[in-house]
Amino acid sequence: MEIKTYRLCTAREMDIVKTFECGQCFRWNADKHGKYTGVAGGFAAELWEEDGSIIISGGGSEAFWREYFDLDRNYEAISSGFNGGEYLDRCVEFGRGIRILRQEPWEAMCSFIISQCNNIPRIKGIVERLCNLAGNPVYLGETEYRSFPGAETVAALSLEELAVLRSGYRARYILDAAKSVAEGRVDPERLKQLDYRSAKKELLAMNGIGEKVANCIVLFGLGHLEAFPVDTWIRKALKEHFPPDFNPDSLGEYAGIAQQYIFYYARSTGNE
DNA sequence: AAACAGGCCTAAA
DNA sequence: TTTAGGCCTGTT
Repeated sequence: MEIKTYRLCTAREMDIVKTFECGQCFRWNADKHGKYTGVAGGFAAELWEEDGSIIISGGGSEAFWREYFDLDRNYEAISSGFNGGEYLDRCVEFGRGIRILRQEPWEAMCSFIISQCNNIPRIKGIVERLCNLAGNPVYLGETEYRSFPGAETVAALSLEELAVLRSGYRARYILDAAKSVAEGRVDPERLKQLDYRSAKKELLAMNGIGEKVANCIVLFGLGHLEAFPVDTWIRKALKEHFPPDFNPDSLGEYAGIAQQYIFYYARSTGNE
């Protein structure tokens, strides 16, 4: 695979630590120097910050990565339009530089099914074992990584084979979802064409996908930025820092971005 | 040791 | 329509 190295954007446009550590993705990992490596769209890449710029080195086109990192959207302008009060302003300030990744629909579906009632280190472990089990090799120079396995590949596995993931009761949901996709009952790519409500409705009909997971899939996998997933952290933040009658929908078409700022801030400050 | 972790499903009111 | 209990596994 051809490796290209170039300046992707400014460090001000995207903070790679916040973007990769804010809990939206599970396949980007840093080495001890802060260089992140991950696989998306079948391409492996490394990203690091250097003199105020974000440098990327890997496969895939620049257009692909600009789309993946949502670089053609003005997060500053969007954030300044939020009307969520002083606490949200603090979250925005704290999370400045986060970008909502445009992850692949099937990967997002599978990953967020795994995420339910789970913690991030364990989610990452399960996803990594799934990729090692069923993904295809992807090379970056001499180093081998694994792509996220296609639904057809996962659907061909048995529950017994999936046991190595240690994903517990979620294995059945993973397999059900993979079969739904592989057999054409659900087409994750087609869901991208639907509006937020229609896409979510289809997802809610699937086994193992409820309100929260469906919202994560449409937000992180289908690019519907109005989705506002409410998990335990967000629920706690809403209760403690927003008016009792506050409705997240009032944040508008980019509510999902606000959600990620709140989630990141709540998780960063609530753990210590 | 008991409780909890980015929930969901089913059964029962 | 809302609520309780169960569910795999790992960590604290």
